[in-house]
Amino acid sequence: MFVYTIMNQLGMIRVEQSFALYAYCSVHYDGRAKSTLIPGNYLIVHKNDGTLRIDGGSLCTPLNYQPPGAIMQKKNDKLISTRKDETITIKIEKIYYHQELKDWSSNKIDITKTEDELRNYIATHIDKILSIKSVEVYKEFRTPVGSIDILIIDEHDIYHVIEVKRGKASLSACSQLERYYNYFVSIMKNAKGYIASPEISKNALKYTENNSQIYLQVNHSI
Amino acid sequence: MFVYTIMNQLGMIRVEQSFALYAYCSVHYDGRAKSTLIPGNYLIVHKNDGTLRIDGGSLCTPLNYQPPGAIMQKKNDKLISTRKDETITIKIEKIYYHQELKDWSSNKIDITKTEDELRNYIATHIDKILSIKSVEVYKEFRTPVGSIDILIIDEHDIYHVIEVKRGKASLSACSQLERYYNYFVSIMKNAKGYIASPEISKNALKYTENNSQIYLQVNHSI
DNA sequence: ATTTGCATGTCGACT
DNA sequence: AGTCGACGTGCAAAT
Repeated sequence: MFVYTIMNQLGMIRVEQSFALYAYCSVHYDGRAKSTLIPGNYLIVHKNDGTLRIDGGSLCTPLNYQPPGAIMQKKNDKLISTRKDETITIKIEKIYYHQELKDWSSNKIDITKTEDELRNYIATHIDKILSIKSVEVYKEFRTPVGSIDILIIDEHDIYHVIEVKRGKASLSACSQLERYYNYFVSIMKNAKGYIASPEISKNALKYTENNSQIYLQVNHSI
Repeated sequence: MFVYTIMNQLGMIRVEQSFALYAYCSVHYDGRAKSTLIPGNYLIVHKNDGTLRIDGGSLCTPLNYQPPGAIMQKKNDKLISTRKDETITIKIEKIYYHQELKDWSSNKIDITKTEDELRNYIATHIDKILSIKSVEVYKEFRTPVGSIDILIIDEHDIYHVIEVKRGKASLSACSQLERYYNYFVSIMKNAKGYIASPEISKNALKYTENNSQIYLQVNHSI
């Protein structure tokens, strides 16, 4: 049923093929955390890059998983997947079906309306959004405290720091901006901090008001 | 092949069953973002809570997905999943196999070594970690700027704010702590900020040093 | 190898 | 419904 490729001294058989397996089984995981999953009917999907997912009958997130690079081996009724210090052991009690997934495509999706696009739009049209005369415009400006989405230096040498969010901005966006802003203050620059997003949470908006940050409402569809 | 349950006026057939489908198909998504996936062999998994995943032959993350609550309908060779303003359309050109997943279990994993455990440990043993006399100890202390992992008020009315991370702490943890810390300063309290984690990034450690934050190295296995 | 931040993040908890 | 933060986050890009 499985395609076995290599067998080692301990009776462990390397499993490299991609497959989907629907089985009554239990799962143990140990690594960064440690978990157990009581016996039940689960869907096990293995990809030939090492990826492993064990899915239950609800939720989008797998119950257990292993990212690319994991090594899968089979020993008797157990599937064991190992990657660095992380191990998943699946004890299989009953197989309902097992299907090899041949010629599985590895294309990527082509996506738009990302934060990157919004950032580019803002950087390009900044003179329409802020009433300043920009002298220098940077995207992804790196500092020791992280990478600033958009940095603009104007004619008066004021550093305009813009943190862009593709969706609703929240308190963490304000903190992030604060960190960048404080960096310029610490190196004796005049600075102004902005959050630019289509929406902002109530608490975040209040935070901007209490901390001299400026909220810029912007849309993807401009 | 599919189990059809309801048919509406537009020739759309509701699909409620859980299934795994391996097919040559293309995918379009529109909603928060917008994406297309060129034709290829992909694994489509649908759960009866509405969850939909379209997986490629590599990576753990699905190429496209829909969380619980989505409604799936079939129209001719198309599967259409809708949830709020998000729609996925799968155009199926060739089915390699289709398998219904009956009696799929919805158990949850039992997990340990989470941040919650680490936080509880620290809160319980705080007198061994900080040389202070704690008068009040709070977990998940809510403020207008977010929820503080651990807050301790000592005999001198100093507010000790601890941000706990289960893994390696990074600059964002420092910003988060700064936000909580500043809140107490703004309401005229004496405060001290701590990051407690097993590890911390180099830049984050430097940040703590430059911003009067204190790093506490703690382990899960204590 | 380390660090940082995005993500259609997802998910759970709490207001 | 809105907000917040954890997550075994995964993942890519940059240093």
